[in-house]
Amino acid sequence: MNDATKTAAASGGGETALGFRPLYQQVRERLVARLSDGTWPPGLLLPSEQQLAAELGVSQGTVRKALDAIAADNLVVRRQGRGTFVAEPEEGRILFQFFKLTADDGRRRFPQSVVLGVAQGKASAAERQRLALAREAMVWRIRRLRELDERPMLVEKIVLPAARFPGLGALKEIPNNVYALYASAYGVTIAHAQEKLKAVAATATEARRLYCPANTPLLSIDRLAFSIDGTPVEWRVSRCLTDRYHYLCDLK
Amino acid sequence: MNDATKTAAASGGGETALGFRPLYQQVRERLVARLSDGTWPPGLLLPSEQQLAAELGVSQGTVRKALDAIAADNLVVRRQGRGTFVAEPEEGRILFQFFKLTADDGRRRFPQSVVLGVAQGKASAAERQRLALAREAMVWRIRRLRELDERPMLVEKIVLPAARFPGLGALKEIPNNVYALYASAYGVTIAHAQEKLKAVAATATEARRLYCPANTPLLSIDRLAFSIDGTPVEWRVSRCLTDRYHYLCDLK
DNA sequence: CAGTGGTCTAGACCACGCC
DNA sequence: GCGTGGTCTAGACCACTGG
Repeated sequence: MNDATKTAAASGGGETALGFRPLYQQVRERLVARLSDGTWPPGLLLPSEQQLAAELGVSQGTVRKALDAIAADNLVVRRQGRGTFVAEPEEGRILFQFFKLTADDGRRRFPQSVVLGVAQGKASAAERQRLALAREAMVWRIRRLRELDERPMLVEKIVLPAARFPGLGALKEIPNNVYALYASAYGVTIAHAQEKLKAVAATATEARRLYCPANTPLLSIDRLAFSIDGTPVEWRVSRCLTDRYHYLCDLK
Repeated sequence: MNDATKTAAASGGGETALGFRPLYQQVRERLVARLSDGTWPPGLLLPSEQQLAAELGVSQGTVRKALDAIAADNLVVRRQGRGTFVAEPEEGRILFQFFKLTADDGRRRFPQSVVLGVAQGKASAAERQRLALAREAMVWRIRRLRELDERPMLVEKIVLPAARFPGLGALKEIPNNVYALYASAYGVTIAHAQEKLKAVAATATEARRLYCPANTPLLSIDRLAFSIDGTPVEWRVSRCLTDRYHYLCDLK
């Protein structure tokens, strides 16, 4: 990042009033791009702040501010005395970032999964809308039953754009942690998600799979998950028994 | 904050390995204390960073880092060119910090409240446990019906330690935004909360009040709210119709 | 125009992890 | 002992607000 670039950026290239973007934001974007395009895979030790600062032509403080912001998004993990590492979806901390169900006794554990089916099909209008797909786009649909202590906990449907996950149906197994699969097999890192919760009555099918009476109140979790680059990647609807579990949410 | 204090703090007063706490954390605590004890009431314009730095005997950068952390907790609002203000619970942004229910069309509105009853009583075991109260402690219990567009949305029970809210039952009216009441009448600022969600079936009483059939699935929101000083202040259980609304949660 | 918070820099020192 | 990120400082300049 030479002086001309910096000046153009700092002054907005002549549109001072509107186009101003801080240097550390630009640095942040350049670093996130390397995380997004696979240059820096999960687990990698990043260059030190000094090295990055020299390479990008900014001060260490600016690189630091960019890295702090990236760390706040859980894309990177900073360890004093060791360095800055690309976050791994297998880590417990990252694991529970998107799994908010907790046993009533407070213990957080990750359920096992039983895949009920994987199929490809033409995206419905709702699926196209949620995943920002074009007409005629194809999607994968995965149905799973998830259980804890041999006891069914929830059923869910996962919808993925087929274009972004080629050959997914041919895999011999869909692993329990699909976000780790997205990252390792397709280079897709889930950065954040939005969940919409409702209380619904169990359908006959759901009741059968969850071994509960029909019309049992279930917690419906409608999740849209986004990649690092900001595009929607996964639409998931889970229906959960909440007799022994609850959805835990911290409001800060 | 003189040099002796700084040294003692920075080196942990002889227990370097365990007792280290950054200067900006100490500054943060001193500033939060003024927010907590009423020295700086909601809406107030704080002294400038330079003034605070001079007063506390640290650099402006350290004050800035402390204020940034406080702003991240929504206790303070920073406005470039104007100054730093104590957050007001009446502001829309703060209002929806603790109200996550959203209409299915995406519009976020705040419901009206109808108070069904206010009573004082001896805290139950569950109430004592949640609110960290001693035996024989008294609590206020408020029951409310909340509606949007003349249509019932939820029923809720609010439990408050009587010691912290003297004379609450004698108020001629419980306002819709109780967190603003806590702040203005009792100097209690709610800083954060934890919510546990479950799906439950409406009881006969709930069904009557919400004009829904008995056993309708309701979203149960069990909230424990904490004051700036970290003590539990309010226990609230809400039961919500989710046919037209959902609980919106962003996972970052 | 003055004052505020926001950005950027440069350098010093500290806590931590590993060798 | 060395290199890392973490803290703290000091100073310069920028963007925004209001008078």
